[in-house]
Amino acid sequence: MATRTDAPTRREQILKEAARLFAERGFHGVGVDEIGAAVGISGPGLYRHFAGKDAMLAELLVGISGQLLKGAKRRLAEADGSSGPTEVLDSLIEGHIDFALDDRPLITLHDRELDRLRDSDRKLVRQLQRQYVELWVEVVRQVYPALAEPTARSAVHSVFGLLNSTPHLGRSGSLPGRGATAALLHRMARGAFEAVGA
Amino acid sequence: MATRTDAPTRREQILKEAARLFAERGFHGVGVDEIGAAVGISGPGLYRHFAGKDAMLAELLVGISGQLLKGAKRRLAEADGSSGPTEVLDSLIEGHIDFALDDRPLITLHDRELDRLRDSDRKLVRQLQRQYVELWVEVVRQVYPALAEPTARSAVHSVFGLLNSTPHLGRSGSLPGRGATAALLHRMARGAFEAVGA
DNA sequence: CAGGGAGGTTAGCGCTCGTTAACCTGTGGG
DNA sequence: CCCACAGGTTAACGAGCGCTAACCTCCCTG
Repeated sequence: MATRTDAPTRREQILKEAARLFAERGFHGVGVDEIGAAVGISGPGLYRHFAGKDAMLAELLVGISGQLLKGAKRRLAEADGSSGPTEVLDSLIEGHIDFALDDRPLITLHDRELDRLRDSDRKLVRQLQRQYVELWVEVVRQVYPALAEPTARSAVHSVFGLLNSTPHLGRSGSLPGRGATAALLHRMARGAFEAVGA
Repeated sequence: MATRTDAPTRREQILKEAARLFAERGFHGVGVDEIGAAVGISGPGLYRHFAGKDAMLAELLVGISGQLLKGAKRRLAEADGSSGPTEVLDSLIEGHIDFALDDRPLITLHDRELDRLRDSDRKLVRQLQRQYVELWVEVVRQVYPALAEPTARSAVHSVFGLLNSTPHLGRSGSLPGRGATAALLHRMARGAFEAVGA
């Protein structure tokens, strides 16, 4: 697994807190002083680690998109040959759910603050997102060959909406436990695809 | 139907444009001068119609929540007795889809800028939202009696995520037409519920 | 032991933005 | 005819915020 046990670097602390604050109150609703305070330093000290507030957002969004895509590609490669498209789709769903449950702030940012990026960064993020979507679309059409491509794409976007609803599912208190929530989302996603593909 | 054929009042113009701009660039990302320009007047002229920028957002969010709840109650009352719970659920889904397709900017605002409201307004909106959710939960549990209440509530929130994904479905260009999109969303929503309720 | 860079600090500049003040203009009723 | 008011205008103020400047202090290395 190569999980990292190192202490998180200052940069990572900052990114994590910035993600949380941006998700809670929006990019423009958070000041640099607040981000600094969240990691124990104050205001302009952040500029030793980032070129500016925009750079933090950019790194967050590019990171999310890249991580999602990378994970999906890995799952696709792992399952290649050894299992059918249905298992691959299940694996994609599982990966997306893990992400939605573990990194709720990032999921929130993902489709909320994209317009605040510089043109080049926004294009990069959009490209990564599109690749991710197209990868899903291919797998979905293997499982449900009757689906036309535009329909499959719309269905994929809608299922993302479903899976990304985790920030609205109670403030992580009233949930029936992480495993149960993951299973619920998984069944609903499969059911949604099934309803349009069969 | 009592559809209104009057010309929209200035207040309504402002609210509509403000909703669009807030949805596009966020509450803090839009200046009052921009909102004014969008309706042909400039900057501070808005203060003849609203107490402030916050008041516009408040009126928008309270309006959305109230309208959604009102529509749902009406549909519930109309179908009472004359049809089974399945038809009521279909009617609720249909109403929510109409709203998501016709007022995309408002749907976007609905779960994005709630924290910017004054405490009293935010509590009001939250209360309206909760009533709306509980109304759905009751109907869902009538259709699928096997569902425990917390599970049903999570499922409802997730379906809202699915239905509210319309802003991500192409910029209203590549869709296969409004009717087809509505039908797609409807089938997926029903499939998602079916997958956890049966 | 010198010194230099990494990583902080506080002070403050400059710009943006919400809001207010003061003023103007058409229009409809007494 | 007048005048009050609805609905605009521009000027300007004040607060907040991103960012820079200038400085300080460890710690690590030659």
